[in-house]
Amino acid sequence: MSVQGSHGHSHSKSPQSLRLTKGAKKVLEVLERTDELSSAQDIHSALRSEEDSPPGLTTVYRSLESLVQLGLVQAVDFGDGERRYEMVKPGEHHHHLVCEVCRTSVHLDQCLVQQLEESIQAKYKFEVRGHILEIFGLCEQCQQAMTPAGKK
Amino acid sequence: MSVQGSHGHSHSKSPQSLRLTKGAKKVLEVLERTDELSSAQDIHSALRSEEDSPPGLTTVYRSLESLVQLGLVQAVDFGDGERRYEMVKPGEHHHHLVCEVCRTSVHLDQCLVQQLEESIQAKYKFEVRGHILEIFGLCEQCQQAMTPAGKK
DNA sequence: TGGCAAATGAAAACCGTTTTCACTACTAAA
DNA sequence: TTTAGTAGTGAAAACGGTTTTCATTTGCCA
Ligand SMILES: [Mn+2]
Ligand SMILES: [Mn+2]
Ligand SMILES: [Zn+2]
Ligand SMILES: [Zn+2]
Repeated sequence: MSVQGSHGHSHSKSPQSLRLTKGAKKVLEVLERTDELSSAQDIHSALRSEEDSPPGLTTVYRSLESLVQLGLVQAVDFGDGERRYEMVKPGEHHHHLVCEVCRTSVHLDQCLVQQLEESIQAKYKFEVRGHILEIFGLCEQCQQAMTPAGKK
Repeated sequence: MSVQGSHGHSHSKSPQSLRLTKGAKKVLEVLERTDELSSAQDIHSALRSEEDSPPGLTTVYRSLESLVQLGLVQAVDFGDGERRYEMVKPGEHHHHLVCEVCRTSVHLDQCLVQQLEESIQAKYKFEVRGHILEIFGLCEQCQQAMTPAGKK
C-alpha cells in the first residue's frame, strides 16, 4: 500500500474536493464489487462497458485521488509503473502477498510497520507518516504447480 | 528497496550480460562514491560532467539492470515514478526511513520482512521471493524545525 | 586479419499519469 | 425563474521516466 497523503486538511478545499462527486461515486461502486486490485484504467474500462455515459479517464484519476484522501480507498504500489486501488474500511489499510506467477494477492492481517512506529521513533528519532510494504513470491497453488514438473 | 529479480540463471545469458561491461563499471564508480540514492538520470548527468565520453542514458539503464542482477546494486522504489539506486554489499539489501521534507534517507539496520519469511510461509503458505518496504515521515531535524514555528 | 557476438547510443516509441482549457452542470442568491 | 459564480468534467496535449529499435562500433578470438 502507500499510506501517504491524507493530510488532515479540514478546509483549504482547493478544487477536486473532498465531497463525493458523481464520478467518484461510480468509481467507488466499481471498487466496491471488485476484490482484486484495480488500476485507474481497469476502472475506466469497467465503467466504459457498463455505463451509458461513463466518466472520462481524467475523472477516474481525480476521483481516485479524493477517495484516497477521504480514506475510503487505498492506493497500492507494486513497483511496476502502475498504481492500483482497492476499497478499504474508512481509514484502514493493509499490505499484500502478491504471487509473481498468477498475480493474485492476499491481504496481510496486520501492518508490520504500524506496530514498529514507536520503536522507530525511539531508535531513529524518526516520525513515521506513511510507508510502502508489499511482499512478492509464490502462492500455495503456484508453489505446487512448480515442483512436480521440476521446472524450478 | 525492491528485492526482486536476481533469478539464479547461471547461463542463459541473453545479451545485456552479467559481466561488468565498461559502462557498468563507470556507473558503479559513481554509485561507489555517492551515499544518497541516485536515479538513472542523476548517474547519467554525473558521468556527463566528468567523463570525456560518457555512456549514454540507455547504457546507464542497461548497466543498472545488470548491476542489480549481480547483486552489487539495489533498486529502491519510493512510489514516485522514479527508481533510485545505491551500491550495496554483494547480495545484501536494506530499507529506508525517508524524510518527506528534506528527502534525506536513513538505512534501517535490519529487514523486517526477512525475519518474517518463515512465519509467512507457515501462516499463509506463501513463499517469499522479494519485497518492497520504505518508510516515510520526518527526520529529527525536520521535526524540530516544524514545532517551534507552529507550522504543523 | 577477418568474422561475430556483445555493447553502445541516438532517436523513437511507450505508457501511466498530469495539465490545460474550454465547456457543462450545480447551486445559491436576486 | 433568471443569473451569476463555482465546482466538475473530458478531450487532447504535455509530461517524464523507462524501454525499444536499429544502425554503428568495439572487443575477442579463431
Ligand atoms: Mn488488499
Ligand atoms: Mn540505502
Ligand atoms: Zn499464484
Ligand atoms: Zn528531514
